[in-house]
Amino acid sequence: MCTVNFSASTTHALRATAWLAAHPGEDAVLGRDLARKLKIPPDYLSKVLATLARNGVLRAVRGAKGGYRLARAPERIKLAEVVTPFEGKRARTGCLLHPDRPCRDSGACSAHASWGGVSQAYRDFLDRTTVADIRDHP
Amino acid sequence: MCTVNFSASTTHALRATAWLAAHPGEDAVLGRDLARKLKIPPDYLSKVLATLARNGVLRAVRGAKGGYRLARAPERIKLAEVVTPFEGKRARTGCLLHPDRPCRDSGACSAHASWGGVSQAYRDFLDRTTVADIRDHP
DNA sequence: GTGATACTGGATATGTATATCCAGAATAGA
DNA sequence: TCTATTCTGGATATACATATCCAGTATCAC
Repeated sequence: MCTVNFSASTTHALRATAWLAAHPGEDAVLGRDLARKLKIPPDYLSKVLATLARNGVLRAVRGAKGGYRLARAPERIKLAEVVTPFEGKRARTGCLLHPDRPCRDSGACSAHASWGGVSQAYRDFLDRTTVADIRDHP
Repeated sequence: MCTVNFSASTTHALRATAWLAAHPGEDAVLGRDLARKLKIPPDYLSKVLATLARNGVLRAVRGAKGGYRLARAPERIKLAEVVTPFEGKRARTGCLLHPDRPCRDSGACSAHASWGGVSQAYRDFLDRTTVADIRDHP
């Protein structure tokens, strides 16, 4: 798959939640408005937003005066919650050479520790950063 | 795309080079033997090995007594050389929310530094670890 | 209730990664 | 040179991520 960056769906999800956190207000935000602001294909973003709503990150309201808003205060939404629904099957946090197997410390190669450090830094980032932390991104 | 792990092609490449480093010898190793040892589809692995040969990581010899061997001593082959040919287009080491843009420190969000740390740890790993370091992986 | 609105979900299209098959080219050995 | 052998490259197939379209359903305002 890849280096340390995210799929298009995951990036859309991060940008949408960051934008909602940066623009608080009493009204819900329309999916198509969000798509226009973020320059994301509206029909594709709608799928992403629906997934976030199903997973409790957003609250979706249908009908007139409807739209999306964050389910909680942005300080209380970890990036892990935003990312996980889209990284599901790929999230194999296993060994470097055997992503399907759990990592065992015993009998490891000499790169085991340094690779584990990279992997751990990534998980810590998702677990300690909240949507409020990415709110002010340009 | 993904969490901190690699595509199937990249993982195959890492495992193949690690195996070659772990089994030094005067003879070249046949592609189909490598595939059998590593339990990788032979026809797919052959494409991966050809790419590694094109990029100077392996030396390929055709015909009788042919096969593959490492182009240099495993201590002198960085993992970055093995990984880069397969991560080419994905290797966008940009911002968290804008992978296409270079990361600017000015005007960054509060998560900028911690994300940059994760990204840097990943690049350092690929640049400082060699094939010799993953040779003894089970 | 009625109608307008906006999210939801299914069907479909495209691109890329993964995987397979096979003919062709290059090499070693006789 | 001839032949067996092995890598190389093109064509093709499958799965999944990305992207689009549209009918259905839930909600608000009147």
